[in-house]
Amino acid sequence: MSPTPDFRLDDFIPYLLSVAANAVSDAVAAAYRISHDLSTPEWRLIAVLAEDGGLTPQAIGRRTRMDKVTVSRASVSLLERGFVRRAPNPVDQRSHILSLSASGLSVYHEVAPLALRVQEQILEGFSPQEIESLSRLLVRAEAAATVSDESRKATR
Amino acid sequence: MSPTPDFRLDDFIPYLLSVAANAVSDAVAAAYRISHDLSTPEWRLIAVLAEDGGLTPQAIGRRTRMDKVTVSRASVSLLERGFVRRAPNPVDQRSHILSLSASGLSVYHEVAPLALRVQEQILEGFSPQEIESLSRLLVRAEAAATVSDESRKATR
DNA sequence: CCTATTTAGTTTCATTTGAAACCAGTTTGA
DNA sequence: TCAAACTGGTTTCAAATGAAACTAAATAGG
Repeated sequence: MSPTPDFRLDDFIPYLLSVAANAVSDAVAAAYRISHDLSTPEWRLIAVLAEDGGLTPQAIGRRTRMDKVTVSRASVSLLERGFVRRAPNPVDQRSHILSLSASGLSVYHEVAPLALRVQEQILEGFSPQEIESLSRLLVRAEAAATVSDESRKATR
Repeated sequence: MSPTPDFRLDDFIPYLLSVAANAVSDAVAAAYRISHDLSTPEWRLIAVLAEDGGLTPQAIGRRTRMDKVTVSRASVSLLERGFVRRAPNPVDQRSHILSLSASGLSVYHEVAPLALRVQEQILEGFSPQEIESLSRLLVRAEAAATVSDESRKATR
């Protein structure tokens, strides 16, 4: 009997996930970049502020799974371009509240349909049930991998 | 009517994919790293050589979806550690054939079960059909995203 | 209170990544 | 047959990423 009876790279979920995520990400990131020169973190930040209103950097990080360094840099860049404003956080002076400016909101309204269109294009051959199923499986996989990994390093 | 009726970050497949892939990748990469200080590209290279035998860097790149720069670096690192050997490529002097050494093969036999175990741990709550379904959906998404994106840049 | 510890966010630094330039060998076609 | 164009692989450079150090404010415990 072989010592590793059943390892096949092509069936290895972490590999398939990584390859699929990269391909999809490249395609969709091109849309943000071309339309408003936004990076993925910048786009996530805009999207989450549009959905949830003003948030602290910390809350943004929790919500979008982004590192605090990534959030910090994305917000600086959006601040400089006037897409985002910051207001003091009354309950904590170390922090602040980020929110979309009018131009930030209009960027959101321009880019969101674009992002959806790229997604649709990629998922063209997928039935609604398949899309639903993919979403749920991804969320579960993420949750499972996160708990399995959080032993290794402190909570973000 | 709202200008962007249905964009929700939490339902955006590229976002879910990216987050899930990162979480899973972090967990599984820790296994390679701890056991033999292998990076993900290095592990992919070992795995594919174990499965397919000697290959040129180009073939490895096609097979594993890795950039030629990434393949080059991974092979240098594995060469230095004696896990991989290179032989001249009789049909093309610019190229060469990479293959696993005995110690490279034994690394494979050690790490493969480990990788499988991490995968199992993550997919613990998944039924076989769910795993199968996830695999197929990921492969299809990757394929769709790749064609949708290849217009933008030349073939690798 | 007031010091010690913790926490939010930024900055700095090292690592990873891939695009572009590069080198050497191969193919094309005049 | 030999120059031009092309291709496989490496090197160099710039951008992205995140860990660790840092700063300033908040909280805990005496």
